[in-house]
Amino acid sequence: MGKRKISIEDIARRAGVSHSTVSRALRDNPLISSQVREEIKQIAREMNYVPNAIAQSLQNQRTSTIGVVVTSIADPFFAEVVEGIEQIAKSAGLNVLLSTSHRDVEQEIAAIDNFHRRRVDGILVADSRISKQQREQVAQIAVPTVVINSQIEDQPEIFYSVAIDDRLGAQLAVEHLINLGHTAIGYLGVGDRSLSNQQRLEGYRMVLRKAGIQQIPNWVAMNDQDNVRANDVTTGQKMLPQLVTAGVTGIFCYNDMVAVGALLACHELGISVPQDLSLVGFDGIALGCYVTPPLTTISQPMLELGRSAMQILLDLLAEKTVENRVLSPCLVKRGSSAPINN
Amino acid sequence: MGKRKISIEDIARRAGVSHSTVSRALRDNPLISSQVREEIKQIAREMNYVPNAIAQSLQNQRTSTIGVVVTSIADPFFAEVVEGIEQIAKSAGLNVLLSTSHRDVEQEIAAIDNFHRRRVDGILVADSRISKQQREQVAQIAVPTVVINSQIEDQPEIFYSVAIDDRLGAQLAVEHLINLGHTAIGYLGVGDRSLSNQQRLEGYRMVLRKAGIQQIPNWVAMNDQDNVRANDVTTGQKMLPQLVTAGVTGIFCYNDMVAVGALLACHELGISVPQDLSLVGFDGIALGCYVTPPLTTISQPMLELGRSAMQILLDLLAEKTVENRVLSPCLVKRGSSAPINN
DNA sequence: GTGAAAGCGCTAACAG
DNA sequence: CTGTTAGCGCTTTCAC
Repeated sequence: MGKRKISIEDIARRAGVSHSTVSRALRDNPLISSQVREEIKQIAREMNYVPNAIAQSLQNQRTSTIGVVVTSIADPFFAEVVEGIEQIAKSAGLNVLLSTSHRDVEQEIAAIDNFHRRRVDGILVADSRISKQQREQVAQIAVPTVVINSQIEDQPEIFYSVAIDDRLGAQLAVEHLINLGHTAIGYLGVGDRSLSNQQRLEGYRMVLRKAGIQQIPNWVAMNDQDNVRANDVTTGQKMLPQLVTAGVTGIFCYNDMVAVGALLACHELGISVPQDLSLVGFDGIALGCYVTPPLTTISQPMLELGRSAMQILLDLLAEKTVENRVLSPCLVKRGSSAPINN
Repeated sequence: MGKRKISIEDIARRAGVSHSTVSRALRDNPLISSQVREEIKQIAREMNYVPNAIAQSLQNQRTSTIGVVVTSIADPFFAEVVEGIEQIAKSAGLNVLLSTSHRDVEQEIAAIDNFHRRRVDGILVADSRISKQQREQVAQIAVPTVVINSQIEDQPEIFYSVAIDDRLGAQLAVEHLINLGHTAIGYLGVGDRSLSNQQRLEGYRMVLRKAGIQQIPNWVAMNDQDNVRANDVTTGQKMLPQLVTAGVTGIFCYNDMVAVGALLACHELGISVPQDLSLVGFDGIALGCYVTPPLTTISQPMLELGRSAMQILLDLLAEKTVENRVLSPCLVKRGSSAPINN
């Protein structure tokens, strides 16, 4: 059980050839006679040779590794996105280096810088919060980078991107509630200044305006003390009462976790969903099917989001021209929304 | 935006020193006068130098990377474990390379072999299914490896490990049901031959035996057609009816997802939980708090499982002596279990 | 077909 | 204190 692994030189010595011949043989270079090629491969096997990918990377200037930054792995949404990324990466022979940002730009930048030092072939970042100026802080001549659901306005100008259409999602949600006869419709958002939150709110406002429904400030609740984002379930739970007090009969929630929190609050307050109140979530995480009643939601193709981003990255690595993608969410009707109860 | 990144040689040329001086300066080697050290660092900054970790790794024989294999990232249990791993790894300056095995030994071995080629400093594998013989297939002189919740009997002999005490968990669950007055207690398991499933079943049997409760074969349901493991929620949903038919008043479920499936089936069949039937899960995933009624469960310290494993790996890397760990689960009483209804 | 030699970018032993 | 010289393990011209 010696410490140092064996190298092609060790094999070369044993086979009585030069190390370059071994290198060629192992990589099926046609210049080598099949005779010696097989012989060398056999010896390599006997010696339990394990090629050193680090040395290969240094020489080839490719690591066959991509870096992925997400806010948290434990978040079911990102877990699903990463699953999609990994599927495509694996089938392309690429490995995934994973980092978390916890919604903090500094940590996000640190992760990316680290990936640069490690010479990853490409980078994927979800929920990126890097602004134009910060873009320069980040090492120039960056490797191909694709952002997923960018959280900064002008980011598509500086990075390739794939994103969900938040306004469309909001529109589907609110129109669904309107179709059910609701007119007192609230928005239950989160406390950070993320783009998703803003755009879902805008979508909500736009639909109400178009439908000629009056907008009441109290119908929008956003736990924005400290401008920091707490646990989403807790947010939903805490903010629900004020919306109920304000008299809404339907609520569009920022995401499924917030909706679940709202649902829990309803259970505690004895509010029946959907009889007394209709709830619509966003994301389409599995969890939504398991609560009572199951959650009507705007479903994002999470796996597809990861897959698409990874595919764009692959195209970029193959030097193809690529286009940013905007994926459409869709309404999934379940038990938490129903016609208004007159 | 040239292609090749700048190296210490470029800096050396510009600073009029040798590349080794640059190397030393950048790494705060005390031999270098603080005068030139600052000067070199300044130049490096101006030139946007990004050290090449690949070259460093080749030289240092350390990659500062660990490989992690899980069955699936989208599984909330492993997502949490990986979160724990990443926390400790990050604070120790290590990066995480992530792979999935999908509960398949071949894929697990492939992932580990790949990690060996990439010369990771250590490996963590969750739910490992590698047997003693296969251990030899895997490249010898392996890097330090720690398994989390091993799924093969004699694995602790070949790998370091941290695991949950499945028998104890089962014991807590079944004793809880007995304390509530239940005597017709079922076990709802999964269809693969994993150790966890077997040990939870054994724990269940042991407690019943000790309590002098008669054991009815029909009280144990395990979706083992094809010996393959389907979606856990579906398993719970499908298998519940037979246990109910068999007359149980309490069920210990393999894990929370199975329990959630059982709960959904109860909703459909009009069985009230916990009035008609008590349900106990296993794992303690967040989801358990959100269903109606919230799930009584045997909670595993998932984050801690990841953290511990990573800590053991760090100790191994520091050449300390380490000991395998067995963590204890604990009972979390919630709404899905109640005294038997006479 | 195969070998010799250079070099990927860095660290470290050895001289001065 | 700093420069010279070897490698780390591999791929890849360029000769033969």
